[in-house]
Amino acid sequence: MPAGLKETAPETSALSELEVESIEMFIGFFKLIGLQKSIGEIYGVLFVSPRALSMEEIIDRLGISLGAASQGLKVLRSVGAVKAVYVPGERRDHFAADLELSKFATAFIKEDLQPRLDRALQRIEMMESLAEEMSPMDRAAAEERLEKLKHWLERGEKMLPWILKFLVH
Amino acid sequence: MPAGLKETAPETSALSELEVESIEMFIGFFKLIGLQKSIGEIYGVLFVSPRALSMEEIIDRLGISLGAASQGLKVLRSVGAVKAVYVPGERRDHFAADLELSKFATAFIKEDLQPRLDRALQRIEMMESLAEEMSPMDRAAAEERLEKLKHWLERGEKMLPWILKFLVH
DNA sequence: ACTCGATTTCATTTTTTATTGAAATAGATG
DNA sequence: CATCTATTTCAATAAAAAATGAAATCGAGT
Repeated sequence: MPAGLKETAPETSALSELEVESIEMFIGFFKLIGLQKSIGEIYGVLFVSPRALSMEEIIDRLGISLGAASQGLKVLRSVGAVKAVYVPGERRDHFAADLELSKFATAFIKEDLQPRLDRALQRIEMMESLAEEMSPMDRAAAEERLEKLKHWLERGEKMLPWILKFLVH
Repeated sequence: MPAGLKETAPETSALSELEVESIEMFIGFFKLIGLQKSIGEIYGVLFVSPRALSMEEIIDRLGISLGAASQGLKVLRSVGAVKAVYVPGERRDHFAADLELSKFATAFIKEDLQPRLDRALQRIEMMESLAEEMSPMDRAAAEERLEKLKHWLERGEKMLPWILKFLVH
């Protein structure tokens, strides 16, 4: 190997600064809602790409594996963050970022947050009945806590539709 | 070992059903905001405990390590979810769940969400200047996307104080 | 209906994150 | 101020999560 040249992953073409910024930003956002780095990377390149990219191009740009690309795109399509676009004369699928960013915030709220609150409220009912077995004093204390938590969760539930409306505009 | 008795971790006293429900629920919530299982466990027992518990009691109940207990309590205190209470005649610290649940939602919003949005908005400025190097058509496309994202993030920023107010009551 | 490239799946491997526990530190008590 | 217990720290280890890539599947073109 010629001196002064650092070894790089063989098939990975260099990312532009713009791409790097975009990728870093989306890795962060996606992590926040529980999606992995590779998914953020994919959305990041697509977001700043002037045209739709094939899976092979995505793999090449990011240096990720076939499997990660396939699975990542599947998730991104399932939450409406990426769409497959038809490119005339091309056999492969091509993928483009959907700019309606609110879509996947919405998906997150509806598919993660909302059900979680519902389950928690059910669980509290269960806990309230379990608390009946306790000594009167302990029971009163437990019930106070459960009430507070319940109240707070109900507050959250009421807020969600409002947030959704706000996001969708 | 007598037949029919399953081996259990030696120092771990059995958790009540109530405790198990509470722990499971809080593990879920805390994972959501990026805190680990052991932290959810600790808050879970404290939440349904009629009295403050020493670190040793927590370790014993949950069967977690000294280190996890110490670190977990540190985090919980730092976000205001747990407070140390003085128990007369006891040398050890004792810990109780703070019932103002909104406190740590607030901490999460202020310390995680808000800074993240701020950083993203800065990053977009950077990206806008990087986009100036592109060909006119690509540049126009990139700017449209960046504008949309920016708009959406600003919307989020405006919403946060409102959510905070709503949570605090 | 066969071929061949594209895509998906999933068992294995790698990487990342969380937990452990021994050693260091702190701090109360006689 | 010496001793002892409680607590913290942090390097090592274990557990969990994500990425890899070979094999299976799909599906368009002939």
